Amino acid sequence: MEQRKSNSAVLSTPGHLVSLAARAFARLSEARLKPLGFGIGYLPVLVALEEGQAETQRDLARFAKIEQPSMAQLLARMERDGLIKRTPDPADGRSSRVSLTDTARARLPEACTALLQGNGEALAGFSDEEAAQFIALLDRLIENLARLTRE
Amino acid sequence: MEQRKSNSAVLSTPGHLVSLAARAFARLSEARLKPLGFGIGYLPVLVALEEGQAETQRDLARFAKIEQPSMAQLLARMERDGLIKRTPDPADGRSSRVSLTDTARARLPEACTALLQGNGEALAGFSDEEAAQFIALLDRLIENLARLTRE
DNA sequence: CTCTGTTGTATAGGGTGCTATCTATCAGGA
DNA sequence: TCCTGATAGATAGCACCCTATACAACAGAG
Repeated sequence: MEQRKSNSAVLSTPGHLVSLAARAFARLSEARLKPLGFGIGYLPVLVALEEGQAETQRDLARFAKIEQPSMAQLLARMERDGLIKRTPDPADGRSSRVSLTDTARARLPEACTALLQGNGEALAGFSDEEAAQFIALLDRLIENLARLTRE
Repeated sequence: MEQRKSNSAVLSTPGHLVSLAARAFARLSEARLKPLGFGIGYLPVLVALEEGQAETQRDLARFAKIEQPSMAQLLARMERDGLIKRTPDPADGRSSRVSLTDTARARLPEACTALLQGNGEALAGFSDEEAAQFIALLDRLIENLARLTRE
């Protein structure tokens, strides 16, 4: 009886709930971005490039908080979709500079708007305070998890 | 200037933060479950079977809130890993009954303990109230997202 | 009993992420 | 200059999730 309780309890943990929320969010966002030809994973890259926060694959990976091989694949998809281009770095034969195409730059604002709107709908019924606290708690959770990973 | 702000804002939304948290949680949980030979996706299936909440692939998919093809793949991995077995349903030639192996049953409690402990560490610094509110907000978010998906 | 619509699974193909490993280039010291 | 360790990317292989589609078994109408 007691064991039974502890088994099913794992499905009510923040870990599992966060995973459910992330999948649901991804589905919603993906549906809204599809008409623009963007995938949900593209956004951190688009933002980083648009704002000049990163230019190499390595820096983009750091910015987006994903591993380098994941970024390599992501950039391959984005290049295939005509959203970025790469130019060899004259100073370092191993590296290329990544930049946005005009198409990507043109569609980015609309994509951001769509995502912000989706977030607004997902937070329906949340007061401003609740939304703010939710974000604050998420930030603390992420920080804890980052610390646990470093150990 | 204003556009610049709205572009980077998408990376501070609940949607993106929840995704970061989910990935970090998954990494942590996966590391802790690996010694037991479990993947993070296995848990809902293990729990459902242990508690008799589902027995067919379709019901397992519903319980775990994933699509049927995802469940088919998941069950294939679990079968490969010796955690479940399938027996044809005598009453319905399309379907099989899924059940846990003794190995799976024996290791499940330890897996749950590991996950609960990981959750505890991830919530370090959270008061009981904060943890409870976080879960409550997550539940509401998930409910909103489910509603949006149905539409 | 046959025909048709429904339902349970399987398969194909893709997105997003990971670890492990390889290669090529770079940079600095012997 | 030459070796060596560090670094940038590429590649292989896997987990986990998705949509779209195909197929076979079922169930009910006629």
